[in-house]
Amino acid sequence: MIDVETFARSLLGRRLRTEFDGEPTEIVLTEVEAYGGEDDPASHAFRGETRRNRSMFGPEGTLYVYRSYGVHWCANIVAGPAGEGAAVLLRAGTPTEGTTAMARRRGRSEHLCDGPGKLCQALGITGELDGTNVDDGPVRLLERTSIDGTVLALPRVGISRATERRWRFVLAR
DNA sequence: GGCAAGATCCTCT
DNA sequence: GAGGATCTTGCCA
Repeated sequence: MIDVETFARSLLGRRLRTEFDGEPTEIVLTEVEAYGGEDDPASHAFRGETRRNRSMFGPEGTLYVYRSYGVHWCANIVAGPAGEGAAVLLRAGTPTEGTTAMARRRGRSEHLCDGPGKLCQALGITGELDGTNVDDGPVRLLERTSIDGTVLALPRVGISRATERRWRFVLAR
């Protein structure tokens, strides 16, 4: 296995594709955030497996979708192995296909996927997709495009514990 | 059974 | 720049 940090870095530059109602949408991941298992106080998996985060303990490639602040959806990809509880939060991406459908879902043409909640809304990801696999499910993680940028390691955002771990990775160019 | 907090986003001032 | 929306989870009584 590889550690969460390495897995998170490897996701940068890869394409994420969904297709609902015959409308394909695709983005290139530019920002992700790594979360460990029960040894990471900031992770949902910290207190062990519950009904809400059960997908987080699935095998590598499992999609973990949860509701944030009762309003938004946030998507993670499990870093594996099963039972570890380590996953990578998808924070932002660059739209490459289906921007029309994204703009309609978002209700605006700007800022389509520059945040976790927006990314999910633009791609049509909801809680119904929780537990599906990114290799053969409705949400596909495809091979990387050429990376022509620099990967920056920054402190994580929006959390109050273990903020010293620089596990947020941004693709800068 | 009740309450407080949360890996966010949008609108208004 | 600040505050509200809105609901699920986890902890405590």
